Amino acid sequence: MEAASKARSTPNGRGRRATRASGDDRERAILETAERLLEERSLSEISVDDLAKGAGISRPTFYFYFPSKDAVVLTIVDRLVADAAGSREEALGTLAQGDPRAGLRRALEDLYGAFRSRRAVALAAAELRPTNSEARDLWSQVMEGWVSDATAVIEAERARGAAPPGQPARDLAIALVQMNERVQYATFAGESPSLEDERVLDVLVDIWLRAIYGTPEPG
Amino acid sequence: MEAASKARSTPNGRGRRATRASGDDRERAILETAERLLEERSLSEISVDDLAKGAGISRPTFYFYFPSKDAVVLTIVDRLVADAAGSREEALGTLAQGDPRAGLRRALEDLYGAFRSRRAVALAAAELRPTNSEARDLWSQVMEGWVSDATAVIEAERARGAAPPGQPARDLAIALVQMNERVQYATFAGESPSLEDERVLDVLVDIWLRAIYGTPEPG
DNA sequence: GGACTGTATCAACACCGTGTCGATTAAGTC
DNA sequence: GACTTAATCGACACGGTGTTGATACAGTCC
Repeated sequence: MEAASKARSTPNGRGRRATRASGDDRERAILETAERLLEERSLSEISVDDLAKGAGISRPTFYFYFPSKDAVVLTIVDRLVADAAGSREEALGTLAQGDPRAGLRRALEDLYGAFRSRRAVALAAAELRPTNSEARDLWSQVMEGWVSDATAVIEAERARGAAPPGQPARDLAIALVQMNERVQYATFAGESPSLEDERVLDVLVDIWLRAIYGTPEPG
Repeated sequence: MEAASKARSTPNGRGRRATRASGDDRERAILETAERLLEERSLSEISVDDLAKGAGISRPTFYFYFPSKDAVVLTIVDRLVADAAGSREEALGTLAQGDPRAGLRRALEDLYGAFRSRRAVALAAAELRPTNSEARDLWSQVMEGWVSDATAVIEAERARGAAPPGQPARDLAIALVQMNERVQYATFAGESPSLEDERVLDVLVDIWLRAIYGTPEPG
C-alpha cells in the first residue's frame, strides 16, 4: 500500500517541504545517520542533535529536513515495510498451491528475514509505537495486511477440506500473526526468555500448522 | 518470587529511604494518583509534577518519596505481578490432573483476569520496558516463571503419553507464552487488529491445545 | 522548657532536550 | 545586477528532570 517513497515530485508530508536541490544529500545523510546510530543504542538514547551532528549540520538545520526525530524513524520504517510487503506478495503465491508446510515456511521465512536484516529499525519502530500515533497507525496497517492474508489462506484450506473447522479464521489469524510479531521481537531484542535465532522458524511454522490443520482434542 | 512489599522494615530500594511516620499516607497518595492518571492517559503523558499535584505535594517533595516516575510505576507493577503469581500457583494445581482443556482454560483465565482487571498498569509496564532496564528485568522474571511452568506441563503430558513429541517443550512454551502476552496487550490497548475481549480465551486455549496435543501434519 | 534529632516540605537553581524565529549566506534565474 | 528561493545557524522560549539549601515541625531527652 501507499509507498510515496519514490514519488519525489509529491512531497510526502513526512519528509522535506518540496525541494530538488543538493539538500537531498543531507536528507539521505540524516536517514543513514539514524540507521547507523540505531545499531548502537536505542531510539530514546538518540537526540535530534546526534542526528544533526552525524549528518554534518546544526540542530536547527535538521528541522529544515524533518519535523522531528520521530519523522525520521517513520520514513525509515515506511521503506522497510514496503520492502517486506514485496516479500509477502511473492510468498503468498508459493503458499497458494502445493505443500502447505513448505509454502507456509517460505512465507514466514521471507517475513522473518525482511525484519531480521534490519533489526535495529524494527526495534525502533516498536519503541515508537506507544508514544507516537502515526507509528501505531502504520503498524496497524501492516498487521491488518498480514492478518487478512492469513485469514484468506485459512478459509481457503477449510473450504477445500484440507483444514478442519475451528475458531473463526480471522481470530486465529490475529493470534498467530501477533505471536509471530512478539516472538520475533523478543529474539531480535535478545530478551531473556526468547527463542534462538535458528529455532524461531521451526517453532512458529509448527504452531501455525497445528493451529490451522490440527484437531484441538487432547488424548 | 521476592516480594519485599510487606517488608516495611527493610527499605526496598525502590520506595522511600527508611521511614515510618505519617508520610506513609503521602506515599500511598502518590501510588493512587499514578494508577488513577494511568486510566486517563499514557505514562509518557504524565509528569512528576502531575503525580505530586495529585498527591497534594510539591514536585521536590515527590522526590522525597520516590527517586523517579519510573520507580512509582515499578512499585505498582511489582504488586500486580505478585498478585498474578498467586493466581498462577493456584491454577497450576488444577491443571496438574484431570481434564487438560478445563485445566488449561482455568490457568489462562486467571492470568488474563489478573491483568485485565488492571489494564492501565499492564499497559504502563509495557510502555516502560523499552526505556527502563529494571522494568525489562522484572518482566523477564515474570515471563521466565510462566515459561518454565508451561514447559513442565508440556513435558509431563508428553511423558505420560497424552501429548505427542514435537518441538522442544521449552521452545513451544516460549512462543505460546509470548503469544498470550501480545494478544492480551493488543486487546487491552484496543489495537486495530485485535481480538474482542470475550474471544481472547477461546482462541488462546484452542491454539495451546493444538500446539501441545495436536499433530503437525496437514491432510 | 530549651537543646537536639530526624521527618517532611518547598523555593530556587542547574541542566538538558525540543522546537521556533529572524537574520544571513549561497545559488540559481531573468 | 536585482530577485527569488534553498539552506544555514545563533539565540531564544519552553517544558521536564533532578538537586541543593533553608526551613518548619514534630517528637525525645535531660
